[in-house]
Amino acid sequence: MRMSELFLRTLRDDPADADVDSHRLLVRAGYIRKVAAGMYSWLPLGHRVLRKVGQIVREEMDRAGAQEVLLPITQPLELWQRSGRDALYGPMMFRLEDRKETGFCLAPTAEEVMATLVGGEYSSYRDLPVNLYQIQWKYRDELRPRFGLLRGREFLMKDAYSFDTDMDGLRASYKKMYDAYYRVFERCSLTFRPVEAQSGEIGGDVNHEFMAVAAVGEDDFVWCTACDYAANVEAARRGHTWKHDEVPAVTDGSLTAPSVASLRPHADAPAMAKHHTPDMPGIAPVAAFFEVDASRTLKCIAFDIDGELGLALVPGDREVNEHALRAAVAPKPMRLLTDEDFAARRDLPKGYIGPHFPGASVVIADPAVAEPIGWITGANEADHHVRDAVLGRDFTVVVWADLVSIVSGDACPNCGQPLSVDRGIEVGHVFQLGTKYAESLDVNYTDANGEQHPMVMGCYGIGISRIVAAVVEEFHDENGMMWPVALAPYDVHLIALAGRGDQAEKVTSEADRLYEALTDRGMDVLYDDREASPGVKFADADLLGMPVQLVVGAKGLARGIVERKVRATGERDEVSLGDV
RNA sequence: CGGGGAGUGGCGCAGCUCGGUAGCGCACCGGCUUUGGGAGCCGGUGGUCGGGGGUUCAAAUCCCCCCUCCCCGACCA
Repeated sequence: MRMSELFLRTLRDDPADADVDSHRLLVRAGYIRKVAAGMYSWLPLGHRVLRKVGQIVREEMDRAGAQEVLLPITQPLELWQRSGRDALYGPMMFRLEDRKETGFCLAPTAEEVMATLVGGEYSSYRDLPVNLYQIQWKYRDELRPRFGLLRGREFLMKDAYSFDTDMDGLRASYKKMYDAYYRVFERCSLTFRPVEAQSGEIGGDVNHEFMAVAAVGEDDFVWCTACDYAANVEAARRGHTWKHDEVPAVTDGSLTAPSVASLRPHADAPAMAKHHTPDMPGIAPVAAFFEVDASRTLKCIAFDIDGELGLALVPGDREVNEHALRAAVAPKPMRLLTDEDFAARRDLPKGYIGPHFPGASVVIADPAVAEPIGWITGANEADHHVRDAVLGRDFTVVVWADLVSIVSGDACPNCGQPLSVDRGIEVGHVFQLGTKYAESLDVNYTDANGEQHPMVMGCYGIGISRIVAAVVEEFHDENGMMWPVALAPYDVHLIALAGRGDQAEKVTSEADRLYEALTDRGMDVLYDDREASPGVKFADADLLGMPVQLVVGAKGLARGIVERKVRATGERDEVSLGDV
């Protein structure tokens, strides 16, 4: 493609409404243009990337045995009323009416239409399994569209739907999709991890999110840089790396007897001593007062467990993972005490509670609390803390459970290497739906005995347009984008520095020749044949981000070479004209 | 939804406090010069200042209503 003919206008200034790098660069480089909040036009360069991502997804879906179809964007509201998701999505759906005032929506997803389609064609166990997918625009009227392509109201999504006769079949279909997703994100060069996730509005049981590591992600997740371990922050657990032989067995949630017998009090700890600490209800000032690290203080979080008072203990530099606490005391209901609770209970000195609080019926602690030190903690009396509170002597623990929220550097439960807590962009999500939709939409099959059963469904989504942004987030620098070869709009950016000197004609004809030769060789070449200054061409080439730049100039031609620069690494070398 | 900020040629901004009929940079068009990291000079095109209403001789500017867009968003004792 000759740039003199390409529909492209790059911007020198960052667009005022773009904050994140991918949005900023995609707009500046003329890949996309905003039409409305969360809605973008794809210009030629951007469209080529979008198509390449789509093609990779298509290849992997086909390879996994799924078949491509194309459903309408506009769907009858009646289907959504039947599945019960009309109310669930509520204002999230773009709604419209036809001239007869029949309700429609712009598809936020397509379980209903797809299930209805399959149910209408197939009715026998002999027909199953089947897996259909489409690459189609989806519409969600987000409360707050943001970050450009990362959370748009219109986005391109690959959605696949599997139909099986039973759960075993579903699990097999699920596994195929899961593996295909792995390959898709690998081919897109993303740093990603599959994470077991909570199921949201879509329902169903098992599901995994594929998270691309990125600072601008909207969800925190924990992942191991050394192995495949990954989890969302609520579900994440750490490996037990503390070195003390006193560490008790972790009971994993059930309320069991304390195993403190094996615990040894801190050998040198003097008796617990009370100190006057006025106006220090938080960890930081207390640690400063006693001149210790916050990890030497003991944080006591009060919670209500089935009407009784519980205390959760973690080191002062850690935070309690509320989900982990809830899981540890399940099935009993648990909630953290609120300011109102503290206001209502005068006996609870907020900020000065210690693990030996007499009214606590359950004391649950993170294994880190087993470290044999004298803790600094609340004195159960306003404006007072104690030091040298020793486990087994001054307080006891009823339940041991992993309670702390994971932070970067904690040990991986699989391999012991450091975990990393990062933000992630959800680029894919796979669900085992079960029979939920088949039942509400009456999508059944007949088994070998002539009996009717609902089909067992799975659904699988990939954010195609979101991947484009996620890849830019991972692959860019201050000058622009750096496309992986698999997704770059063009393989090579050929730059002709013709100027108007004596050599102009020679440079132009040589660049033309190279353009033809490379194109004939099957390469996609973006050829900067514009009458622009060298600076403009170099800056645009870096901004647009093709993997390789080839520079044809009078200087090089005199020596029979063109210069080559690898965009991502900045490496430069020379290529002899005879070789091209 | 709550809080904060912003709408002025295609893009980025100034002008608004103190009303007087719109300006700068980039981009675009023409000319001359220039050509290895966003060139220089000269001359141009393009905006009913988000929309509606009001005040006034006069409104981008003051007042009222509406729309759009951007950013942030409970709690760790």
